[in-house]
This record gives sequence, C-alpha cells and structure tokens, in this order.
Amino acid sequence: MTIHPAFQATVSKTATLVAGADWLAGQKTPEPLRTAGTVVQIAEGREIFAEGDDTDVFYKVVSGVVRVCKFLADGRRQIAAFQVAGDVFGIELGLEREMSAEAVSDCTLVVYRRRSVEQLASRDETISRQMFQFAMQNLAQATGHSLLLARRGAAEKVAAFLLDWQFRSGEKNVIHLAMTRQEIADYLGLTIETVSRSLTQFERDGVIALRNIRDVCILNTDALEDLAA
Amino acid sequence: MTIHPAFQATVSKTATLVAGADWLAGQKTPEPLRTAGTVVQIAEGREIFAEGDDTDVFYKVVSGVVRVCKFLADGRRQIAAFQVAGDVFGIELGLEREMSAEAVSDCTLVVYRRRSVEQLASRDETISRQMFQFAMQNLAQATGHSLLLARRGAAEKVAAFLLDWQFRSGEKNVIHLAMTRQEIADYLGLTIETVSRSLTQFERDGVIALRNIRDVCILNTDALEDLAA
DNA sequence: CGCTTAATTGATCAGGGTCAATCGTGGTGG
DNA sequence: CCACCACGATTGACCCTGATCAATTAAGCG
Repeated sequence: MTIHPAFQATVSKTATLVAGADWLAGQKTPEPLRTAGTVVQIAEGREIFAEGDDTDVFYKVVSGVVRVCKFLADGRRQIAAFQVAGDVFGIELGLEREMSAEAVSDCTLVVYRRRSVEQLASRDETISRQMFQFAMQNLAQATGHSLLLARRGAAEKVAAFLLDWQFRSGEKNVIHLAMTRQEIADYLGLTIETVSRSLTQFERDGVIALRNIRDVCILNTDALEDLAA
Repeated sequence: MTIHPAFQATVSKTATLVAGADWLAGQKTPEPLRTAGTVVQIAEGREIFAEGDDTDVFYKVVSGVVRVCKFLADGRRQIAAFQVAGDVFGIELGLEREMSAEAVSDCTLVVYRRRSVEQLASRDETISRQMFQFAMQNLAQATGHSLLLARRGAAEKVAAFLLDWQFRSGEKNVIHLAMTRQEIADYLGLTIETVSRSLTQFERDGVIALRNIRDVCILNTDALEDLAA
C-alpha cells in the first residue's frame, strides 16, 4: 500500500457557499432539519474535515461521493465509508474528530451546525429521533463494512463491494465507480493490484464487463452473488 | 475456521428473571432509564437473541461478557463485538435482528423494552439523548473494529486486541480473557492457530506472560503498542 | 503530441491458512 | 485418589493467496 499524497500535503479547505438549504434537504418525508442547514459545493479531492478538527458541524450528502477515512501511523489510509446522496456523516460524540473526510467527486453537501440542531432537538422530538436514526444508519454501515473486511478471499471482497455499490448507488446494470482502484483497495483492505486482478478475472469469467475503467456492466448478478459468498 | 456447534444446534433460551432493575443500572450519573429495565441472569454459552428475532428489547451489560456475532452462509462466525459492563447492545432500527448475541461468560443484564423507552423518550429529552449516545458508542466500537480488521499483520491484530481488552476491562497488568482462542480468532478474522502462535511469540519475546491460558500478564506495554503499529 | 498519472500484467516471495499430531487441563467416575 | 476422557490450546509441516517489486499499457490533459 502506497503512502498517500494526502497524508503529506495539507489540502486547503475551500468550500463555496451556495444558498440556504431549505429547498433541497433531499427527503420525501417532511424534513425537520430543513431550515438548519447550509449548502456547500466541494471540489473533487478537497478535504471536508480532518482528524483533530472541531466536531461543531456535520454533513448530509446531496450529490457526489465522499470518503471518510483514517490515516494510519505508517502512512496507509483506511477508508471507513463511502457516502452517497442521502447519507449523513461527520457526527461524533467527542469534541475532536477521529476521522477525516474528503470529496471523491465534486459534491454538494448540506452543513448542519451541531449546537443549532441540539437546540432544535430539545424542543422538537422528531429532530432527536432523526439524529438517532442517522447514528443507527452509520452504525449499520460500519457493521456491514466490518463484515466485508472479515471476508476471506479477495474476490469475495471485490464482488461484495460491487454488489453493495450497485445497491447503494441505485443503479441497476451499469454502475459507475466514482472512486479509483486505490480507493477501492483502501476500503477493502487490499492492494490496488489485487483489486485490478479480481476485476479482470471477473471479466474473463463473463461476470462483468468494463466499459471504461470507471463503468462496470454487471452481466451476471447471480454469479457475482455466489462469488461474494 | 471451524463450523461452530452453535450454528447447528439451537440453544434453548433460558433466562432467569431476577428483580426490578432500578437498583443497579450501573451508572453514577442519574440514570433516566432506571425504572424501565428488568434484570436477568444468562448462563455462559446461552443465546440472548438470534438473527431474525424481534427487535422489541435491547440490553445493558451489568457484569460478564457478551459476544454479538453473525453466522455466515459457510458456517463461519464473525464476532462483531464483545460487550462488557456498561455497554449497551441489541439496538437496531429494523424489526428483525441482523445479528445474534450470546453469553461468553455468566452475565447479568438489564433488559429494556423498546416501546417503553420510546414512550419515555417522547416525554423526557434526556432519554432520547441517552439513546443517541448509546448508538454513537456502538458506532465508535464498530469503527474501531473495522480499523482492527484492516490491520495488516496477525501480530498487529492480536497486540491491538490485548491492549483494547486491557483498556476496556479496566484491568492494568494482568488481564483476564473471558473468551476462548476461537472467539478471539473469530473477532480478529484469523484462525485459532495464528492467534495461538502470536501469543506464544509475544511470550518468547518477553512482552507478555501467560499465567493460565486465560490470564495474560502484560510485561512490556510499550513493546505491545509498537507491535500494534 | 508528449507528459503525467492510473491501471494492468507478470514474476517472486512471505504470511497466514490448512491439515495433522501432541500437549495440557479440568471434570467425572470407578 | 487416581485414571481416564474430552475439549481447548499448542506446535509442526506444508501450501496457497495476496503482497511486493517491476515493467508495460492506457488514458487524460495541457
């Protein structure tokens, strides 16, 4: 696993403020947080927050993909989660962040101030219920990721990742991988070479087809599910 | 990894009801949930709940150790967490459980009815806050476990596990492992043999001493922390 | 049309899984 | 009280998967 540039260079934090967020909180159900957020645009590769930062805000993804990750002492990075539209991230109990977050692609996010939301929650019961749900969703994600990491074979991991991404991105047969092979590898606890080999193997077996490097066509879902064990 | 007996045989659920729980909720701070729980004793090895069960209750550990785990299609089991005194487990959003839980040692637990707590929470803001904190604590645990699983070497994993267990069990130099090698292996995504080899290697290097099979004396914390990378 | 970065492919090596034998310990019954 | 038994843990030998090192190809991008 390579030493990541992001580990050495501090990326400047440049977020473009867009407008009040009340018009696109991205939920069909009446969204109690509608008025509490602010919309920002983050360019691909930009840092959203870093380990050690204040936990004074959290985020919801409107569009784009975010990676939440940790940089280990030896320079490796472990990606804990990819967040897509509708996902909330950056909620933590402590005062300082345990993780950092960066934009995998250009993103639109809603920023919520922690204190504002806490104040709202103390008056509106639906808000605290909502916050609890966010926490539980993140918990389910993390648990799923643990299970993925615990899988034995490399092929299993990659297959499970493709299926999971297909499901989460809401696409059906042709899925677009917003992330690089390196990012997939850092998410699955593998090397870039192994990820690459697994994918080409799937292609040889006629399970998938690689239209571009980023666009994967799933030809045989059943076979992929079998591979994912 | 071996097929676990627990995967083949359904363990009968026999919990001894003890008394109203208000006298030992196990927290120094005023515990709003004091009156909502019931205390039960669970014998070592007994099932607390299984995958697919109703999510109508959740638990807090008063004493003993609980494993929360998932049985994979191939018969392997993955242990997602060990829960000790003070930990809450079994909270889920869905109606059916994704995981099962069993007593690693004889345990005393407090059982909370989900609906009761929800009703309390709608009136008492401290309760919903408390529930949110439980969720966040579980999230932190799960994230930590992901990081542990993503570690490269077997020795790293085992060393990190020992340190984590030392911290969580609150003991200082001599730690008592409530679980078997198999359980450690299933938690770390390793085999029983590899766990064993790592431990004996640590002993040869003078980092730890194995008083019993279950009682580990940590002789050199610094070295262990180095090993955990 | 080069230049840079990402991805693929190949060859080699080592860490950990697997299989198998042995040891140790605690519990039971003669 | 001791012998035996059953189960968990340890140890050893071997093999296989995935990491590592290295070279090549592909793809953006100015």
